[in-house]
Amino acid sequence: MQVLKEEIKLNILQTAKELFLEKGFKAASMSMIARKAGISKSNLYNYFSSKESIYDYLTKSAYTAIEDVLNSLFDHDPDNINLEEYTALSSKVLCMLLTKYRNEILLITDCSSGTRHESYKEAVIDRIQEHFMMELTKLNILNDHKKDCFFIHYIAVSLVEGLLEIVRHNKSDSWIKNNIQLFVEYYISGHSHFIERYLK
Amino acid sequence: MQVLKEEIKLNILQTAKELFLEKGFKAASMSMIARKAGISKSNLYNYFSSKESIYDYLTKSAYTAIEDVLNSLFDHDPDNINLEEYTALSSKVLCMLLTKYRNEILLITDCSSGTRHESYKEAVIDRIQEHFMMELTKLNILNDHKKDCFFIHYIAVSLVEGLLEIVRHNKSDSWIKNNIQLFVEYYISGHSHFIERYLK
Amino acid sequence: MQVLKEEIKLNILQTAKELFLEKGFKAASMSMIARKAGISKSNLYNYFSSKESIYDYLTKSAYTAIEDVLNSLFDHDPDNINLEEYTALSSKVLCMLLTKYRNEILLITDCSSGTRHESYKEAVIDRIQEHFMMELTKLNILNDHKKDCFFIHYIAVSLVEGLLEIVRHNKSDSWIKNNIQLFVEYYISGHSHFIERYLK
Amino acid sequence: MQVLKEEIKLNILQTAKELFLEKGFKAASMSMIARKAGISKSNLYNYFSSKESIYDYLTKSAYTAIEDVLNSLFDHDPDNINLEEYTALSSKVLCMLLTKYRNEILLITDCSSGTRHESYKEAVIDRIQEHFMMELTKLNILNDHKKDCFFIHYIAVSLVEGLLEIVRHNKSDSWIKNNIQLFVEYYISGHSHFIERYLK
DNA sequence: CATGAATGAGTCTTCATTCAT
DNA sequence: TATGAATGAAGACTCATTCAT
Repeated sequence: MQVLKEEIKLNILQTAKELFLEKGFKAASMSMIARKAGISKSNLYNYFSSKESIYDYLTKSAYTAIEDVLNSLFDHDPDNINLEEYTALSSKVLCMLLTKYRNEILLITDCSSGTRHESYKEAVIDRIQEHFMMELTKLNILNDHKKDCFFIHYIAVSLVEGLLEIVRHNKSDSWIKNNIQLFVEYYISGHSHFIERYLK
Repeated sequence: MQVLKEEIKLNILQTAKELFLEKGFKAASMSMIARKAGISKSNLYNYFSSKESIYDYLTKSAYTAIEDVLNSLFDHDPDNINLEEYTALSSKVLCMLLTKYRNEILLITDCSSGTRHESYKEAVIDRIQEHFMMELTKLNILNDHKKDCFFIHYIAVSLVEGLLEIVRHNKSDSWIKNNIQLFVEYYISGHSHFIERYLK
Repeated sequence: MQVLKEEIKLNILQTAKELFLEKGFKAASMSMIARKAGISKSNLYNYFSSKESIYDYLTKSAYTAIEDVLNSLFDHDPDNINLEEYTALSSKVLCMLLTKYRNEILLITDCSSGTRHESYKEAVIDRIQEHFMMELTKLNILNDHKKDCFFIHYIAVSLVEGLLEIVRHNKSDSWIKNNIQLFVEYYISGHSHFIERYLK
Repeated sequence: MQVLKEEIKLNILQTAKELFLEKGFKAASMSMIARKAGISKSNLYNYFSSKESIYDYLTKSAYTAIEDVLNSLFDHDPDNINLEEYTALSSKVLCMLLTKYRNEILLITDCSSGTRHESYKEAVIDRIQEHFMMELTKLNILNDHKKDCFFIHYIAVSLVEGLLEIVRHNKSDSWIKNNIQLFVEYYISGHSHFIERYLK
């Protein structure tokens, strides 16, 4: 019971990845994938049982990696770590995530319409927002502003979209690394600036 | 007679707008539009020659309005206007745009996949970025950084996505107005802060 | 809002009925129905939203009629009606059912594999069996035999299959009527004979 | 080597039998058979040239056995055997057939849709009916009733369906034996009863 | 013998659009 | 104008079967 010809499987995955990235999950049809991969439509189904299973296969490890990163960033103990350390840690862990899973993350965030994960990005933004609110509440900064948390929402959106924009530009790994470092630093400093000015 | 016809046309447009907003351009089918509008599918084609032409009709004036706003914001003479005035002007003009064309703008930015305008948002972001770079160059701030303009790109994205998030929340006009004012103020101040710290 | 061309709808229904009867629900494909009806496959869907909906349309009234007949036969009060009257009543009501819904009943019993009603015949047989057992229990005939009720099951099967065989032969209405009368009479008398010999 | 090969063949046959019985000939796919048998789909074709050939192989001996039983039951000389002996003989020979080929017979009668033998049950019923008519004609019982032989048809159906119901219940061999004995006895007696009442 | 690879014809269904009346 | 009727191309997916190694 040997596995199916690895070369073709990789070819399919690569082709599907490109098409999903280019046109999105829905618009990229199985016929197109087959044609571009140079095999018959039915042969596709010898390698993957459905279109979504190709997508799942392409994104599975990126999902887990994202979850791990989110957990690691949310679980830090603010008493045992200072801002500088936290900034450095965040940079490092995000660099790793976004260089390793560049395209896969874009598949998840930008090309997933029609998938059962199509609102994952929004869910992540919501979780980040929740986390921010919790932290600010702990620090006694967020009192009456709770009801109208648009700014905190915006800050969460900014973070996610900022990181994604870096990934979308799709340049070299080192380019990504540099910009993530700068971005995280800027972001955290801007974050403090914002708290100073608008919440306190 | 003419009034009646106009009514039907408006009915189609209203129905299509709702469906496009709810499901996106592609997923909203002509059958659904016809059914929901209470007319026959074929009669749709007496009013609009294609699905895309409905979309075009719905978004045309919003496009022009966006273009006008962009031009008005880009064309100010920095020698004749101070930051405060510019902030106030921007707020005003964006408020007008985003309250008047709330749904149409969302049609353009969030529901246009499948349309020939599906990358208009990205184009706008690029133009804003270009503008920022020009201004900073004029002020002799941006010299060697030109090649690596991600931060300026990010600032443009932040602006657009921030404003869109406000519109997406879809609350009352006054809520939108308040948040746009706050947002623009915060945004311009953060912008200056950023320039201080990272570019000078 | 006029209805769709009745002629074509009837043509589709007739064609589908014939094909379902000839090949069964599953094996009769929408392509075949369309081809045989002389219309395009997609036009089929202007008249019926799915293959099953054609089937449902064809069988709906027969279902209700069967249920009504079963209820009327099960609900008689044995104290107020003698065997002869009951025989006559049963004959009459079954004649009506089986002449009026000849083909539709065969659709339900013989051609429904793949449908959500594919075990309706078995369900009916079970209900008849239950009814027989209840009646025999009331009459203190069925005591220790309960555990192994195969014969009662067989009697229920015989009834249903006997009636269906009459219908399957698909001759004239009068032929069906005559045979149902004879059959019911024979069946009820055989039934008593069986009770005499094997249960008492 | 040969033993091993034979094992695989038997494995395929056993697996296919189970799947045909469970889902019917059509719905049981070659893929499923291969998967469940633990071999490759293509290797299936080294043992059997087609899906139908598996079915044929599985049912071949049951076919012959059925034919033999039919012949033995049809060929008795009514002058040399009395009813009791005939009853006993029939019971015995049917018991043997239906216990030995329980599943194979169900394959033929209940799971053959899509096969070229899908109407074998009906053919058998017809032959039994013919036989009955011949016998009754010999005994000068059936004169003018010939044209309208539904009752005799029904009697043939009853016999076949009754026996099949016993087999379908799929309990122990002894359960089957007991019920076949009872059934045949009951059947022949009911048969005579029917002739008394309706034909003479 | 065994298998992974491959496929063409088929399944039901959807949809934007056209046409005749 | 209004509409019912019609369709071709496309969608995902299945399946029995063949073939080269």
